[in-house]
Amino acid sequence: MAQDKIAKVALPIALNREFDYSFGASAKIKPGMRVLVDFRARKTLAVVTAIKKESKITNLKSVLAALENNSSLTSEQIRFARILSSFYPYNFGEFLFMMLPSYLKRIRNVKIFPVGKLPNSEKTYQHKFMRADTFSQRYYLWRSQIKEKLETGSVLVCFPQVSYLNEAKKILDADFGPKIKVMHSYESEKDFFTNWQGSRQNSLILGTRVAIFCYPADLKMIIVEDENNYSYFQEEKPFYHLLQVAFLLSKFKKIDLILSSSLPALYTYKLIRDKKISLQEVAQNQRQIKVVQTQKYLKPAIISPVLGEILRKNIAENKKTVIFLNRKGFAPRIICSSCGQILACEHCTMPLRFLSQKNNAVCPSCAKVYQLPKICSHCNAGRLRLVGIGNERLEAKLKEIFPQANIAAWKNIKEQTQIAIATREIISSLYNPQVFDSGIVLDADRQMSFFDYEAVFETFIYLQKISLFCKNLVIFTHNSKHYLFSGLQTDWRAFYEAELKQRKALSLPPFGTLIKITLRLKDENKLFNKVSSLYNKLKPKVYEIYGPLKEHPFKLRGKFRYTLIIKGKNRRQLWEVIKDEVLHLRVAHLYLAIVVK
DNA sequence: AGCACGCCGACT
DNA sequence: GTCGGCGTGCTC
Repeated sequence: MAQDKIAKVALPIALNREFDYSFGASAKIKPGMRVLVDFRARKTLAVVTAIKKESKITNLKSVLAALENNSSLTSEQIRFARILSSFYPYNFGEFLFMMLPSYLKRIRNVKIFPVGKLPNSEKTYQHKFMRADTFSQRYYLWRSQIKEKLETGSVLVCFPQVSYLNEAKKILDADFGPKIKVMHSYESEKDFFTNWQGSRQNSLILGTRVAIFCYPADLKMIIVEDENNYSYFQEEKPFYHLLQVAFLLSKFKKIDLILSSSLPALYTYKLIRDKKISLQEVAQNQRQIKVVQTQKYLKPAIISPVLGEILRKNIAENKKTVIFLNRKGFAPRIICSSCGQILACEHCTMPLRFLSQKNNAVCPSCAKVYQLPKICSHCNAGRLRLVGIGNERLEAKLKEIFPQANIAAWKNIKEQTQIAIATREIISSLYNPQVFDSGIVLDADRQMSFFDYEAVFETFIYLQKISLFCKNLVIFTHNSKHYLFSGLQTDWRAFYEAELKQRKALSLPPFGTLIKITLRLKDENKLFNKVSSLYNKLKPKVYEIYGPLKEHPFKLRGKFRYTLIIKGKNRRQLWEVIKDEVLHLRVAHLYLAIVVK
């Protein structure tokens, strides 16, 4: 008589435990398989993580059904999910279910194609950084390696954004057309699933950051294109950074990892400097960057005489100009001229932004749209004043001053456009180098003075990237002596060294670990009490802790937010110390966000 | 995570 | 009295 066997399963809930279910020995249930189980009197989707003969639990319920003929996850992926959950403060089950295409996260029967024989794993693997100004140049650096790896397995190329991926695909199609599979979250569930099935063996996968969790068993190499791009950080649970996951996966599978960009992320640079990864480089294109000292701090968008003169000259010589001002809409603030009230969002502590094209106001945080009253609804007397300069107002002002010129916002740009107005969004698109004769940056100061230790570095990357669009770049700043600007004039390494020196002095990443814990709750006082008590509990356990700090915006979508920042040397050790206090913090309607850098 | 259970203050 | 908010424990 056949004995029953036990399946250990993980469930798609934020619970750091697995559960045992029995099944008849004749049932074809294997690790990595999706099954249906009865959990708390509900039919629930579960993934089998192991098969065993015995369980400590008596009165086991039995597996209701297998939902597929072959396992959709490999045993290796199950092990990788465990590694991820030891590295990040999130549960094994959550990472495991991230590895499933959304189509498979529902209770449905599916046919899964079996995976054939896998290639032997390599004995050695390497991490490389490849630097060149443009995507085409970088592609030529790693193209032959894709070709080589595709002979025995699959290759994953990650892109920061779907638009970038689609542009790049046009170039890669010529070389690898039939082997290419695209995977990103903008696709329908069904399409993503179909592509995922097709990509499980011997494919060139082009994907956004989600694709790394759905990697095929025969993956031979990961390439991260534009590796310094900020979109690689996921700002939602589980707050991972694609580069970290790519490093973990490369070490786990012993496969090559190529990081590719116009300039390395700071963490990558430290690895290059410490000789942990190799550098291959194409010399930088010639470019001219000029820094202009301005008089009035934080008023960079006013068309100064210098700026007016540059534009007049460019128009006269029929040269193309792009102006960068990272502020959408017409005006960032709406103020009552009588009582001084600043119009703010109902759900966020955020001033409303006025949009002239739509003739309404919008909250920059939660995107709620408001129709504006004729007079101030606070004092019922004053008229509303539009304060500050956004892209729409800049465009209107320029059209006023240069009525003969062809001026357009970036999204309406045409062949004959002489002056384009752009935000930083364009740096995540694939571009043709030096399409503009002249580039002008109006709000470098605002970007580099954000309350964030990464602000200066991010601004440097931003300025370097936009300088690739233009034959020459002019930056207006109140702070022209800052090391950021001297760094733009010399070899890029000089700036990286200066930045590392600063980080080291303050033991900030990449020289230490930083854990940011954010608590969100509707009730402000209660939240403050909770965050304070957490602070007091953590304080004696750690060396450095700061807070509670108000997040910006303090109130977002109806919830107040406080943050604690904890600094330490060793990531895993620091997390072990604070883990219990943080994860056992269970308060009704309280939301936790934990970011580890 | 969700859901039940049980403790305690508020109120027709 | 009993309604309901919220901390606690449990799920194979």
